[in-house]
Amino acid sequence: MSDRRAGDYKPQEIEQKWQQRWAEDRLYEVTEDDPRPKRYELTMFPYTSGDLHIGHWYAMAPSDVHARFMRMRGYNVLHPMGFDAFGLPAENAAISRGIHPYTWTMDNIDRMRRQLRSLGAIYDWNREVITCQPEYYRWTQWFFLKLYEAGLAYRAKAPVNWCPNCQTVLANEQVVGEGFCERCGAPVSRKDLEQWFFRITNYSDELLDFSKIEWPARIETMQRNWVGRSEGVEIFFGLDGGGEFSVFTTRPDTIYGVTFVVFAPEHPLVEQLTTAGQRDEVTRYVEQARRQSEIERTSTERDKSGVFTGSYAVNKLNGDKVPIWIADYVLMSYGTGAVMAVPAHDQRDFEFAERYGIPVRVVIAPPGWAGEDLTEAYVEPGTMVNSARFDGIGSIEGIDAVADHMEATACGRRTVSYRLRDWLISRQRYWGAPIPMVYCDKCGIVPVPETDLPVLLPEDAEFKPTGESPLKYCESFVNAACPACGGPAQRETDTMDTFMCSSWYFLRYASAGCDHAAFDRDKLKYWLPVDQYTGGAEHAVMHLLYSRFFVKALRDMGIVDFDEPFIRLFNQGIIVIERQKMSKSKGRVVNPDEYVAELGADAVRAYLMFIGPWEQGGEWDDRGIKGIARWLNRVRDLALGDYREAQPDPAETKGLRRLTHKTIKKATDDLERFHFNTMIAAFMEFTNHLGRVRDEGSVETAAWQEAIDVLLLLLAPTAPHLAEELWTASGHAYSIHNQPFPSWDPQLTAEEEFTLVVQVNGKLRDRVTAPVTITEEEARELALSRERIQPYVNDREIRRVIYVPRRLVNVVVADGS
RNA sequence: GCCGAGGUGGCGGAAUCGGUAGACGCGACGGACUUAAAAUCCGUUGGGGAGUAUACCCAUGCGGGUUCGAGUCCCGCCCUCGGCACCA
Repeated sequence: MSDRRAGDYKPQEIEQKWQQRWAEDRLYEVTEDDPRPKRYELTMFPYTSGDLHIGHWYAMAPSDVHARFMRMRGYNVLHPMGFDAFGLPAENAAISRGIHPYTWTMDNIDRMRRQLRSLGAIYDWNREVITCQPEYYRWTQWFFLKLYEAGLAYRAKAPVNWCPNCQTVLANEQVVGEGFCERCGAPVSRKDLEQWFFRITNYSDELLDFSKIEWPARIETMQRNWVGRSEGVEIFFGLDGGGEFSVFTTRPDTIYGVTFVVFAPEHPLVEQLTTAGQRDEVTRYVEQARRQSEIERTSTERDKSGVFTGSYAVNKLNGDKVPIWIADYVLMSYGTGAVMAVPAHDQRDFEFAERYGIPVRVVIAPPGWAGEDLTEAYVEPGTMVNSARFDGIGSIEGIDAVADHMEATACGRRTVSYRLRDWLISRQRYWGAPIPMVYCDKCGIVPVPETDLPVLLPEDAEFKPTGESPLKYCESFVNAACPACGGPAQRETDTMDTFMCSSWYFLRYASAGCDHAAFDRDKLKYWLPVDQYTGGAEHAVMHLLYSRFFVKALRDMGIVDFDEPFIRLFNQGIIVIERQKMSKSKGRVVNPDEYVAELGADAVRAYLMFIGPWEQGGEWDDRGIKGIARWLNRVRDLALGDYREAQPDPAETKGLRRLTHKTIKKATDDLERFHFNTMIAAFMEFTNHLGRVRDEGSVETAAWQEAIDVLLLLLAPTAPHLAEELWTASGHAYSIHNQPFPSWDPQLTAEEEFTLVVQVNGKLRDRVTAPVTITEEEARELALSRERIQPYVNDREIRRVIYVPRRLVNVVVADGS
């Protein structure tokens, strides 16, 4: 034993040594003139919120393992890293601690970069990108100009959270409880501001097309629901006092059941529709509605509320005059901001009508309906009744029949509505890329010429909580010459949403540092699109949808020539402590550094992969990592210790070779599917077997040597330092990371025997070893001849015998009674 | 509330296509080594009942269903987590 354990495994020494060597040899730097096929493996870049915690490692380590696996499989792998560096937390830190956001952010980056280096990943640091640096945000601004030129950027009024006490715009995160300011506790209101939008809705239909990408079904479903396409009819209603408005509905077949109409409280017509007698009540209601969040407003759980405006709408199909109400469950941002209410066939409308005593008129008869009152809305298909000329038609056909009639009589038109809204990118903040626009009294809105980019953030801005971008009070920034006429003008003082920065960072990695353009076109053509993207599922809709939009818009401008940014996607779960997400503010963070110092990065990497399915995340429990450290020590003992062949047994030798090749296959399959936890378990079974074999000396030396070499090669992506150390220490040439990933021999993995399960009525009653060549006939006979099943079969009638090849025989007998 | 995912031993989890439930690891217990401890190694470890056996019964959030057979499929419920457009 002692010769095998020459000393303790000291990860601190070997990890530093190899990291240094790899860096000196530029082992992981990649170029575009490489003969191997390219492979772009991207991990979502971290936000620069402070030190890396174990959750970051959970995102980075397994994706590095996958990238290393692809590298060993012969690809020229780009696996870059960078930092998402603009955003609210830096500004908050600046206000609370008096540190400039740039300083705070760059200090964080320095620490995070050092931590990331200790991970031992194959990042090519020459390609690092940092979104808050002028060399980067210059191009973020350039993309804004391109979108503006393409007609995809426009200005419109939109509400922001507003604290009247602090005179400040609040992020949703800063609104606590049921609408109170995080700082002062005052009730938060909404305030309309002129802001910039991108027309992502121009791409609604294309964003629903996933045919060019291989994404998890659930992410596609979430995006599909987020875009929320529905086909329906825009119906025109008359106003009693003259005029017209429209509603959107997917159920034109229920038009004769309309007994009221509901407007969103912020609908522009509300002001003019409100009669003098209703004004106070309406005003009060509008104010309270503006304090509610959309989640509260659209909750189907709470009681519906609303107020009558005093005005009436005219249903053009039957001339009915119906009251116009306002209610907060109707949102201005969906459809036309007004709905026709059909209480008999919509549950929200039903509850509303019940509460306010509005009539319920059944127009779709449920099967067997005899005219009785409904106790809830009937939303299923039925037969049209009380619907004039449409009576008797099935409601499904009725949808088209009514729509046709409306189009023929100009009462409505077929249309498609989307839940997706245009992307609001204006932020009334300092720490973001300035929007490169100038407002001139003479020339109006004028884009900053490309040659004048970047519009630099002034370093001396003050962070007064004024409610507006601190840039507004920075005269040297605001005052500018109009690019068109040269006269006095003011700069736009809002900055861009940080999702803008992260919508194109993956393009920048292809030629980071390129100073004449956002990217080098040839290099982009070589690397893009991303072959494999990994990151948290929390980005399922926003970031991933924005990036898709961005690429499609750039494609239409001829800037890129592909349709989708990320061909394959994998979302890992989150790592939790005591079932809760890691949170810096709540002091619930695990810092990987101490574990790296004590047990090594390899142990942390392997443990994170072993905790559970990567897709689902898991609980960090530092007792578990000891098991991994013990296992890595055993691997070391196996690789460095002597093997003494005692009495080689051909069956044992064959068995070891079979396990060796089965483990290669298992590792390959699992790596392809990101099933890291079962891969590590298979490695452990392999090493457990090797330990037994070593103690017995029961296999031929060549088989032993093959097994050890395979073990190290399979381990190289997971534990890159230890694998390199053991590879070179056992006499192989540096570097293991330039070796091909092993392949398995299907003949060697083939089993000769299997366990045939014998069931009676589906219950396990016996097991018997059988050759894999057994025929169905033989298997049935073997099963029926087993003594152990006799008491269950007895003299009962055998009704069926089910045979599942290489698994089981199930004898189905009649009931005992 | 809406959209999406999940619920299996004391714990993390395995079971890839409807076919042996609990792989692998942690923890716990027992043993070896040691003056002792740590480390390491060996063994046991879902529950019941039973008493030494390849036996039996129960068991994958709860209640139903489909099937020769359900952790896996269907229906209804409960609970937990992610997102909900200004955290990123």
